[in-house]
Formats: sequence, structure tokens, C-alpha cells
Amino acid sequence: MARITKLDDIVSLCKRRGFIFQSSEIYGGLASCYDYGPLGVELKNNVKKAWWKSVVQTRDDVVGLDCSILMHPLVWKASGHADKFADLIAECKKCNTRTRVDHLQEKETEHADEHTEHVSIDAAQAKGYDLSNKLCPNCGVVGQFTEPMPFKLMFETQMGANVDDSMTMHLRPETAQGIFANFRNVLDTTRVKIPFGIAQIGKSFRNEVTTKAFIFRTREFEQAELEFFCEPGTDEQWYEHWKEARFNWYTDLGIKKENLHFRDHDPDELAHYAKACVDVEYKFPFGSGDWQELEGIANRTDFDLRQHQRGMRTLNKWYERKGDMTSIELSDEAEEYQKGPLSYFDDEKKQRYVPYVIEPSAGIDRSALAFLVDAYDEEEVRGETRNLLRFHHALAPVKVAVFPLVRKEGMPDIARNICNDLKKYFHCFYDEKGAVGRRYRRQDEAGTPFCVTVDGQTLEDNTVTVRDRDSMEQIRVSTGQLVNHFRDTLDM
RNA sequence: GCGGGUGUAGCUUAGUGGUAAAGCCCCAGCCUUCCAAGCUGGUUACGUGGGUUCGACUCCCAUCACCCGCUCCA
Repeated sequence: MARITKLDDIVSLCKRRGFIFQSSEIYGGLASCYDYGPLGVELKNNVKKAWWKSVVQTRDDVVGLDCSILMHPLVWKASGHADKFADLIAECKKCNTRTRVDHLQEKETEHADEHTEHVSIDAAQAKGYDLSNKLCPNCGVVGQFTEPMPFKLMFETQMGANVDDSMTMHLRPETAQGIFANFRNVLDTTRVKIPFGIAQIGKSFRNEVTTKAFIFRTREFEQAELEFFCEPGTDEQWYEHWKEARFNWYTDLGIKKENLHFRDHDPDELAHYAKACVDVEYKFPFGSGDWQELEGIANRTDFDLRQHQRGMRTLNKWYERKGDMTSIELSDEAEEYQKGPLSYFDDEKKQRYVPYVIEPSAGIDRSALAFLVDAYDEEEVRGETRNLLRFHHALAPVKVAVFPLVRKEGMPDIARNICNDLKKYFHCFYDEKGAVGRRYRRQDEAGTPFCVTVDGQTLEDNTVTVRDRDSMEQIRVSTGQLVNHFRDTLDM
């Protein structure tokens, strides 16, 4: 069986096979950033394709979207990220460990403050947290903390080349807000009716306090997010629906069931906007903290749409202050917010309401790695170790490899023609170098499901062997039937 | 950010204050009619920058990156 037991083994495998490289490696690397190599980009694209197919294309109730990474600054004011997407951290002078201020416990009461997730930067600084009675969770010393330091979790950048009138913008920390901001557009243009969802795949950026663990927590990462809008009161059943759908997506694509589970969030662990949240976690086969989150599924209620209705009411203020975000507060919610611009009118029930949102939010990079690790296998074949990646066909970077058995008797030409034909339908790879056994094993390591070999018999009856990656068994297929054969077996 | 560790070829590892080795991989050729065979030849490395020294991959300092732990985190 696979003997990947350390993160190092995975990193090494990814590098060796051209799946994942460190970013800017020729310059010594850049912390927390990674590049996908030739096989990795195929795998990652296939993961995205499989997600899109499952969540958008095979459903009648979900449409797609692709938003810009830069958005109006008020988006992040309304969503709460501008003020709250920061952690306040204090360091114990005694033992040098850092703890989130809102996790610190009082000496006497032994109770932490109520969970606040993220704190307002301004408020926290103004308030001047009193830490003199707080207990260091590591060494137990009381009141020996540095001043709390806020960590901004959003990347800042400037829009406008002229320094004088450039505006500070943020790279999105999640793709979700672009979906909420387009809720009205989609509603007005695509004849969707609630319940329906809007899906998006794209890059997001977060200045994590610490990164590490290879590509599990990087500052630049790709998300696949669905915001599924439903009538209040039906949200719990849709939450269950998406829990099941998303879990099955992973197992349908080959993740072993014993390596996947749900982890429900405790009530005090929930974000301020969430009514319920569950993680889909994968058991990576190394080290400590083995269960790692691949996806979070949250019931975000009507929080986001209501916040953006407030944001829209703040726009005039923003213009009056010439875009100075620090000097304005988000406007209060309208009394009749249920009839606001981001509300929905149900024509059958003649009712207007702000929909609830179920959000499955998957990490594409983490998922791709889980698929890679889960597919890795070693087995003994005639005293030799065979390394292979048992990718689901839909995820395999290369679908078919085509070989001449030997470079003689016109076999290379025939094989090349076959490869050129198949290329129109599947990602193929041609190879004529060295012993055929070596070529088979090479494809095993890349996870290619099938190899086609042109041999002596091909010259007589126009059949070729098709060799299966997992079983190593071979069957003969006539060259004219190859495209149909692979369409069936690859299900493409 | 703290503590500990690591950094030599694409990968896995040797090694020395004085010309840097091996296996695998890879490439070229020969040979090969179905699972990493063999033969010949070949490419590629001391993370980066300083310092000490006649001379540094080796010693020192800094820096970058990664790993483990703490901390943090969807």
C-alpha cells in the first residue's frame, strides 16, 4: 500500500512528477506561494471542471458567475471584512506564545469572552483591552502580555497609477461577496426562481497570520463557492441537501470513504453570520492534525444580502467623504428591509422576503491535493514496486497514452496517427522511446488510465492493445472503434 | 512571531578547509514484439549574500525557504 506518511513525501512526489513547484524557486522561493506544473495544472483544471459540472451544468437550479477580484470598497465595508477581518493577538512576554485576545481567559472566572470571531480593528484599539487579569494558556502566567496587535487579513493594493488620486482597494478574501453583489443582476436577467444558486470558481487572498503545511493554508488560493438562495424556513433542508451532495462529490470522484468525514461546528465556533456550519474533512496520511478541512458548508442566513442593502444606503455618505472609508459608518438597516433592493418577490405566494443562503465553499487547491494523495498507491509486481496514481478518469491529467511496441515496421507512424485522432477528444500522450514496460510504468506514475499499443498484429488486422492502469490487463480493440471505446470507458 | 531541525544534480543520499561522489530519473545511440532488462555515451548540484582564509560546499554572521512543535486558521 501507499507509504506516504510524511508531508515531505507528498512535497517530493509533487515536485518529482511535475504537479506542484514552489513559486519563484529560482529566487529562493516565496513563502506560502506555489505553482502547478504540467500535470498539476491538468489535475487542478479537471477538479474545477468536475465541480462546475456537478454544481452548475447538471442542475437546473444553479447558474454560474465569474466576478472581478477587485471590488468597490463598500463591498468589504458591508460584508464586515473591512472592519472585522482581523485578528487581535497578544504575546506572552514570559513564554513568547501568541494567543488571540478573545481566546484569553480571566484568572478568576476561567471563562473566555464570548466568541467574537474577528474583532473590529478600530474598536479594539480604542477600547484598549485590559489584559492585566488574563491568563496565558501556555505557561499560566497572569497579565504579562504585550499590547494587542491587530493582523489585517486582507491584501491591500492601489487602483489608479497616479499616486495622488489612487484609491486603496482590497483583493477579495472570498469569492462569495461578488455573488451577493450580483444577486440582483442574475435575478433580473436569467429567469431564475428561488430556490436557486449562483456558483463561482476563482482566486481569493488572505494575509494569514501563519501559513505553512504546504498548500493547505496559502495566502493566495482558489475557491469554488456556491451561494444557494432559498426561502427562510426551507434553509435547513437545503443545508442537508448540500451537505449530502458535496460529500458525495468527493467520494464519487474516488476519495476513499474512510478518509472523509463531516465535522460540525460548535455553536460558539460559528461565525457571526452563520446559523450552522459543517466542514468536510480529509484524513491526510501524515503527522499530527491529520484531518484537514477541504470544504465548509454554512447556513449564512440572510445576513449578507441585508448587509449589502445597508451598504447601498451608505453610498451617498461615501461620496460625500470622497471615499474616505475610515470616517464613515455603515448606514442603519431600513425598517422595511424585507422589501429592499436585494429582496425577492415570490410570485406564487405573493410574498416579498430576503432569501436565506446556504454556502458550500470548497478549497480547490486542498481538494486537488487530497485527490492526489488519495490516488497514490504502491504495489508489488514480480518483485518490483509499481508506483501509480489511481485517479478517477475524470481527474486524470492524461487520459490515453499511445505507443508503438517497437520503432520498426511502420508502427510509429500508425501510433502517431491514432494519437492524433484521439487527441481531438481526449488529452493524449505519445511515446516511442525505450522498452514498452517502462513506458507503461511511467504512465502509471502520472495516473494515465489507459495505454494503447500498436504491435505486429495491428499490421495484420487493425487492432491494438488497450492496457488498463489499475489491473494492467490488456484487451484488443480495433482502431476504428477506439474513440467510441474510450468515450464509453472514460465516460466522456 | 517563538523554539527546534533541514537546505549538495530532477529525486534519494555520500563527502572534505585544497579538482564534489553514487544510485535512481532524464537525454542520445545500440538492442529490444507487452510491464521499470542490458550495453555505450551524456546533461545537471553544494539555497542566497556577506565575513574569516592563500583558498569555504565545509567555519562564522545574516538572509530566504521548507519541515516539526507552539500559536493561529475555514
